[in-house]
Amino acid sequence: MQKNKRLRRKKSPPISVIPANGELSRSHTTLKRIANQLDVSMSTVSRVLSGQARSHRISPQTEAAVSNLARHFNFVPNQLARGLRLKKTLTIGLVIPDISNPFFAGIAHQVALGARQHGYSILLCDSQEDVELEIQSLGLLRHRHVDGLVICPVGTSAKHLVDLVQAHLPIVLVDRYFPDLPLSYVGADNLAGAAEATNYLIANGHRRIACLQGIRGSSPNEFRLRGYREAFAKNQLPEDPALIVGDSFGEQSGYIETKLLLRARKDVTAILAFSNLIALGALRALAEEKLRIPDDISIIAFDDQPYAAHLATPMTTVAQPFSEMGEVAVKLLFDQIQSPQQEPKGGILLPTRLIVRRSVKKL
Amino acid sequence: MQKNKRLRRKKSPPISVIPANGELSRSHTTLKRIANQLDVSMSTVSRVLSGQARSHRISPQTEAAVSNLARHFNFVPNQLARGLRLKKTLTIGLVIPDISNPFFAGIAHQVALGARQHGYSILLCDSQEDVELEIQSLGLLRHRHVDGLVICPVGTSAKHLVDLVQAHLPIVLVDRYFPDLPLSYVGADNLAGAAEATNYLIANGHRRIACLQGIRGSSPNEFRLRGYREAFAKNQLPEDPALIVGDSFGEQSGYIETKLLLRARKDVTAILAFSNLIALGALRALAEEKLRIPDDISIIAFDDQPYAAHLATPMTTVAQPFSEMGEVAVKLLFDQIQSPQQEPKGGILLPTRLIVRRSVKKL
DNA sequence: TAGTTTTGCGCAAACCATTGCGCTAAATAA
DNA sequence: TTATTTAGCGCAATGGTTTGCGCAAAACTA
Repeated sequence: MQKNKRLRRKKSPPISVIPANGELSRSHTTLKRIANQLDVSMSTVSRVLSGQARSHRISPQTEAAVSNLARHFNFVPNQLARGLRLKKTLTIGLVIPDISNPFFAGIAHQVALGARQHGYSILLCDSQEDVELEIQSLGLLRHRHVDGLVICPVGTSAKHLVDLVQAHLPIVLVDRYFPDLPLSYVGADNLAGAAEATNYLIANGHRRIACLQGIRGSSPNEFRLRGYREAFAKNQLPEDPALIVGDSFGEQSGYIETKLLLRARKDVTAILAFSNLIALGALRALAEEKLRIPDDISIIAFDDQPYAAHLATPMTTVAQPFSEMGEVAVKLLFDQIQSPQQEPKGGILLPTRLIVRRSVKKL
Repeated sequence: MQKNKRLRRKKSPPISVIPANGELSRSHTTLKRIANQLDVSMSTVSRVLSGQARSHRISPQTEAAVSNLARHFNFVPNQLARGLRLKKTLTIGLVIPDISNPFFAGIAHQVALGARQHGYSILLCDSQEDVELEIQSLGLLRHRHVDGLVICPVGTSAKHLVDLVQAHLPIVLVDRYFPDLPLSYVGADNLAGAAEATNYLIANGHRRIACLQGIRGSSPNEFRLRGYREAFAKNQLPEDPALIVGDSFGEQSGYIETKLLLRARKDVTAILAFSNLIALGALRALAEEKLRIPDDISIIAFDDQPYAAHLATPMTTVAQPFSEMGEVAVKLLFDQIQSPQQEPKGGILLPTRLIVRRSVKKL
């Protein structure tokens, strides 16, 4: 082949030596094909197409010929080969506990937009709220050589993140985080949000406020719990540990815990639900028990969703800025990708917003 | 290097010739590193690790040594190199109009699960309901050499899908499809669903039923519209074209069209909304106009969501089996991936389910 | 004419795993 | 002892792109 090229170059092209190759084959176009077609080296093609024609003193004719043919073939370099050579895949990994949860979906949406703007693609992993799957996903993403990771971690431990950090892989944690690891993080100010909601309930005369938790030990849960407690402390009120129940962010948990609670403690006057799904579960339980909101019991839920205003009783919520969270996550990640040696910026807490509707009664 | 190996092999190992390499380097482990360490060829390592030790008559000792060291290094082959060589990336592309829409998020969730079970990863593209972005996404996925595609297409034309089909890339269309292309497809039986809902309204005495459409020309919209019309025809009732309005599946559209409609046509007694977001918009408009459901106006919406039962008036909905749609999509795709020459199975329509709650009044 | 600079581009390695073909040495058969 | 088999594994090409180094020819200088 190399000889053929030389021959064709020095002497005049005899009968076409490379018949099939010369054709407008509909199979995949490669650098090599263009190079052969034009009788230049692959390096030249590569350089022209990456805009390095000038700095490598490639003649305008050659440059034009190459870029024309490339355009004609609609050539785009094979991203696998490129990634292999460059050690850069223009891909980020996105690990999410449950993409069908609108909160996470909102974050994912924003991350997808941001990634596209930077010319990156995203590899999506749904960890199903399972640490094992999360670990597996991270391994997978690593071996696919992603350039960075956006993770909404599920576990209460960060052991499996340590290698990644040591491998200097850019990482941003979203929603949940681990204080002992020096990682970039963006989340909502859960402590302030929960405190504001609890204060609001207390200001409305509520004292026996049930707290429907999510996953214990997860940072959003712990901070919300602290906010709840601090509100009691600040108002010099005693808290009742028996009213703090639940251990999942799902709808089932909200339903079951509410059922149990209503049976044990008829004196509860308000509920603080740590997620929108928990709140939905609680609503189902309350409906079954024929309790009306807010007349019989008041409720505030984390996560504002489009439907919140249209519920039987429009729901007072603690809105988390999930779009901004996604945006900031992307920003933090590309900060790291673009200047690798820099230390991560640490955590960013975005303010929550208490949206008052009609699910809280003044006692 | 090659010489060193030979030397070390024939004679006894002198002073370690490859000091840094021999170390438990924390940088990335490769086939080569393992091969060097053990003084075997890369082929041997590759064969052992891909379970071909027996068929290549590799001695049990060698096999054990290789797999031990591989385990020790926690070796996983570089997926980029693998993909390049094998022309198979174990990756599928997922193109979705809006991942923050719970309907699509539900599909994505299921696709993600299915893909993982098959050992595949997914590259997610959010096309933002924009044909241009969809085209761009497809190009991108193609150059990343995905092994298959799951697409919820946005446009009313399928031009940009033709090359992909000709390239014999396995494709499954979800939710929307194009009759003129021989592609696998899974969706809801929109015609029957809309007809059932409309019939239900008619049976309850409604005659002037507004139809809040989504994107015109998209297949779900057209089939729902046909269902709506056929219901009128079957009941030998005249339909009123002025009551068919809207052109987007979003909340805004539902709000605006409802506002306009209420102004123009006070005689409308029921609304059929072609998506949950449209319905939410309609609810907002109705609330502003102080119209009560179902006393002043009845409504049925496509898409059943967890909150539907807890709305001010629990909403009667046409439930689409989005989980099953995702599952079937994955199945159809892997059918194609695993037996490529086979013709696609064509379309599969899953039945919808009318969930009767209390948003329709008997006139 | 000989020497120097500039122009214009090519060679081949590197990235990493996979695989068809084939080689060597030991074991067995004749 | 020679011929044949077989166990055990290696060589080198393949896939596509990028890039450091360097070469050959043309242009220019002396």
